[in-house]
Amino acid sequence: MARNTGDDDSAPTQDRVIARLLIDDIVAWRIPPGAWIREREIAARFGVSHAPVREAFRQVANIGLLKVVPWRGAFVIDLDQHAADEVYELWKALFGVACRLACAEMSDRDGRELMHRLVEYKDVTLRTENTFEHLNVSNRIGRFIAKRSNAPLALELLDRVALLARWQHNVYTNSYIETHGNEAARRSAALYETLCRHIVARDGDAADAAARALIGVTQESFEQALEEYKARHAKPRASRRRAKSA
Amino acid sequence: MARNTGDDDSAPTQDRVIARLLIDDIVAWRIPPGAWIREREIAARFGVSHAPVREAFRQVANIGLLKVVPWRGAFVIDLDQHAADEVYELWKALFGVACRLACAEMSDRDGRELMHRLVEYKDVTLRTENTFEHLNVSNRIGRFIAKRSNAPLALELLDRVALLARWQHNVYTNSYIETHGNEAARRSAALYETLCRHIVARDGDAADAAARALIGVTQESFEQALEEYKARHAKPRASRRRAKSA
DNA sequence: AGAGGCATTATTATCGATAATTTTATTTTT
DNA sequence: AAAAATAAAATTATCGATAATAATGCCTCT
Repeated sequence: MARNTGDDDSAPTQDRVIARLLIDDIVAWRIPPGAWIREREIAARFGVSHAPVREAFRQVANIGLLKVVPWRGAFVIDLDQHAADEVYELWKALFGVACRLACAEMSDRDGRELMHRLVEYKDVTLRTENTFEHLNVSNRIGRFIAKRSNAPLALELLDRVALLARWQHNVYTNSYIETHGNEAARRSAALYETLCRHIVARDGDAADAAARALIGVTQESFEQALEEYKARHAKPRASRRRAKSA
Repeated sequence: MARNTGDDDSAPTQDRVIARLLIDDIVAWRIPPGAWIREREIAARFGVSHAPVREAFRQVANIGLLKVVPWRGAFVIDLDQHAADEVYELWKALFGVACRLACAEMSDRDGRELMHRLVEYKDVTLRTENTFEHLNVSNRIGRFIAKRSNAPLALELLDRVALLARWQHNVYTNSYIETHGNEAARRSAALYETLCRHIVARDGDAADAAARALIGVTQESFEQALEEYKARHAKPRASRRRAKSA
């Protein structure tokens, strides 16, 4: 009968594998912003032809980390091309939409599971200072809401924007989680509780506002880290190495 | 020196031409939702090899009108895969972000141009009943704001969501513009004035709210048209044609 | 010496063919 | 006859090679 257009359970094709690895490389800054990537180079690195590499480039470009220019190839985007302001505003808005839709779409059973996860999250907040555990649990809550919002496009865009935010964060500083993560986690705890309660009460506007506030905490942490990064990198002035004469 | 990574001014490559034509075909419903498109078929239609067709498929998939499944090919998305609710909520949120950012990014000169366009828009509203002219002028204002918001990613996502909304609208009914367009245009006029005034006053929260209300008018028109569409298509039941016996 | 034109080189875009996979049709078994 | 196994056909994924295009270096001219 009709072909299976549903979820993809087969082994991933090479282009998808390469795309994933490229994304990781870019997000981890192993490939620097603005870099020009050649098809042959990547093809040689993975021992494949250039065709799957082309498709991988397209996929990474779709996410927004790469820019493909006709006849010129693929370039990692530059920092200022997606200003931090823009990314965080989009993140707030998209997470807000997901929470808003979750109010209407979530079953009562999902609501109970959400509150259960909230209790788990608060336990972790009280019990440990481990920032990464905080982030793990809170991310799980966010993704749970987004998935149960029954909004595949919103989820996709949300993942994209969150990835861009993570890339920016990694580029500017790798130490801000250790420095500010705990404080941010504590501030987030109360907001998460507010958000979850609004969702199970099916109050879309209030959930939207709480979602924005929650991302706002992350935004503030990032901006603070960015300031520190700038202050740290203000000194080294005499770093002009490249000699003019060959 | 450094390569030109700037805007693309060269002649478009074949894959982009094909992608554009495919998008038009899908949005205009010349290719129905859920349809399975073969590479060879499209390649033969445009007299090219399958390689640029593959790339075109990927580009259309990025916009969200096509879904590419490994080893199975490309399928036009189904109506319910992007529920109308989700699309309009995203549209509201993204246009809200664009307006919010425009408050901060717009120069005073841009603000004056915006108010000039608003006057033009109100003139058209008072003078003519031509719905398409209304839509043209109002769309110009929306795109002007989005462009001057200095937010390329928000603009891209906004275009995507607006395209999906247009596709849904075309699929469900082609007549709703004639039926409800004028009323919607009149209701929009006041909201556009509110929005523009908030933007030039650089009040991001208020501009966001006005933007949401503006898209909400379109949403209501669509939902009304959808109801009428359902009522019209409720009768024909005996349309099972495909015989089982060869 | 510097600017502009020309050939060279490097890279992407497209093509045609082959390999891998899925779907459909046929056969076999119960 | 129905279900499972198998074979055949259709389709996508990948490859290697060629065409088209852009960047680079060299040369000439002023």
